[in-house]
Amino acid sequence: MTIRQTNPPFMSGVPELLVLRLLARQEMYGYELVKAVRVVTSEAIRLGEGVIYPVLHGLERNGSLSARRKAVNGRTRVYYSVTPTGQQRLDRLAGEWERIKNGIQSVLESPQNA
Amino acid sequence: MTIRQTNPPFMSGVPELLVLRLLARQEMYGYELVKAVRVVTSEAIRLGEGVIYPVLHGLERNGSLSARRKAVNGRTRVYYSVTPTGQQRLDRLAGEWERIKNGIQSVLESPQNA
DNA sequence: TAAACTTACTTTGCCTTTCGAGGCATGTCA
DNA sequence: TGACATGCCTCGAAAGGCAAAGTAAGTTTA
Repeated sequence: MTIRQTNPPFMSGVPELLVLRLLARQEMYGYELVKAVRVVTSEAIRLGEGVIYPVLHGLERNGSLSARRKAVNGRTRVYYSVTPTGQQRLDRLAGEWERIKNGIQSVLESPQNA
Repeated sequence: MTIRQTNPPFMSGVPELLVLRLLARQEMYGYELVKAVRVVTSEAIRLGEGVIYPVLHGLERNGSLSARRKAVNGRTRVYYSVTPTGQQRLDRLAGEWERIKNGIQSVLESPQNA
């Protein structure tokens, strides 16, 4: 029984990139991130909690984020910030995005027929 | 039994966009498209046949592409070209891509801390 | 004060897209 | 003859992303 190994889809990991980038700017908690993504992208991108929280947990697990709990108004918030490892990951993802974006752009800008 | 309806992932449909855009430039066949994507994107994006062919079939099925078979060197090539319907779809996808891209860009350009 | 909404975190289960790999057939080059 | 390129097609799996719902506590409103 051999395990079939597939690469992740070439456009994936953008939510991760966005989360890392926002957290590099400023420490935030999950629910805040959900709203920040909508606001900063002018509603162009809306990531629900079903996306954000799993991403946060994954990034924390692999050492890209560190978390600290903080009680505010009787509620608990989990604030995340980017570790040095996370900064490396952010740099790498940003570079990949740049390549992909430029690739797509060069297709879109290719001269049209008609 | 209720059917759960999920939206497509927000970044999806890029292969479709690329295929439509390349075919709007010039009639092509599947195998040629596989290589064209790699070349035009300078290897940044590599879509295999397992991606390209299903996309072509889907686009043909919904009227975005028309196909004509042509025998060359004893082999059969299926050339695809973009229909008016396909042009509309291309315009729509290009617009969506623009919005998403700008959204991501505005996150990436947000001022950094540190 | 009850209803309704917001904040805040978490998880489940599904669906779609994408992916690698393989199969088939012909042609060319060494 | 073997290896490699052309050209088409499809299967099975993985992962990523998604809506929805559950929990719980605070706030607003009627």
